[in-house]
Amino acid sequence: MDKTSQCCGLAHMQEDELHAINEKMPPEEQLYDLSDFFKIFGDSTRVKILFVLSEAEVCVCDIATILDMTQSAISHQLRVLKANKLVKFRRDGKTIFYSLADSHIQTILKQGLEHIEE
Amino acid sequence: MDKTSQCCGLAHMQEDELHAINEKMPPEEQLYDLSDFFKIFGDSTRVKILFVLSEAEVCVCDIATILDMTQSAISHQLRVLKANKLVKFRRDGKTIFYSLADSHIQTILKQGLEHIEE
DNA sequence: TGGATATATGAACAACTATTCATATATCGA
DNA sequence: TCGATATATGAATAGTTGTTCATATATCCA
Repeated sequence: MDKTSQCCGLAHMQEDELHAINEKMPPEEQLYDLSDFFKIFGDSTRVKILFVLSEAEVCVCDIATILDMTQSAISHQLRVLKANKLVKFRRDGKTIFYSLADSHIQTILKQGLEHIEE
Repeated sequence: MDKTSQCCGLAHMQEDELHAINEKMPPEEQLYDLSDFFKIFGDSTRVKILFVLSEAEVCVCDIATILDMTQSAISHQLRVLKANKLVKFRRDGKTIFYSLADSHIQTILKQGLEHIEE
């Protein structure tokens, strides 16, 4: 005991302390899931889409119009949002309407906005 | 008036409705800041570092030891976290101790964890 | 002052990702 | 069924980013 970490000779932290921190960390897989989750919000196009959908249920082409982007670009990003269950959709004839999967999404966005406004 | 959006011939949404959504959207710059903010949490190494620092004030080499990564890789990521004011640091001799900038960070992480645990 | 150590950083590279372009699929109306 | 339209998708490309390697900077101690 009283073994220090290997990196620095100084006893900043004992080995059992380092171990204790490791114990308290969420499991590896959860950490990956978490960063993957935040990654989705890490693209401005997707964030814009989410804000549009927080206002109304909107079809793909209307999103493209509002954001002044191509239908293809929007569709690709909607696929990401869909795959990660952030949005849901409903078909009405040729049109597909998208909306937020749940209110949780808005909470996350709001929380983020609050942070950057400091 | 009664003009429909240009994309689809159907009147899914009138032009003034599209305009109204645009009005309610946060300003362009804020949307970029927001996605940039989430982007920081979108890397597992950075998320891991933040979790380590949520447990204790730790020096660079101890973080590297805990996460089993090179000192350089950790240092590069700490630079990102530092530049974005997510962590603060204090020098003690040769050693530099890092800690979370504020408790807000833990809230964000916790919120994210809660979401993916559903 | 010189050697050892903790951290930082620049360049290079590999991996990833967002958009574009072309095209496919699905639905509607005639 | 055929043409028109809304959406989806595959391939290609350009831009971004995380890690590594080599090295620089800063501090301590002898």
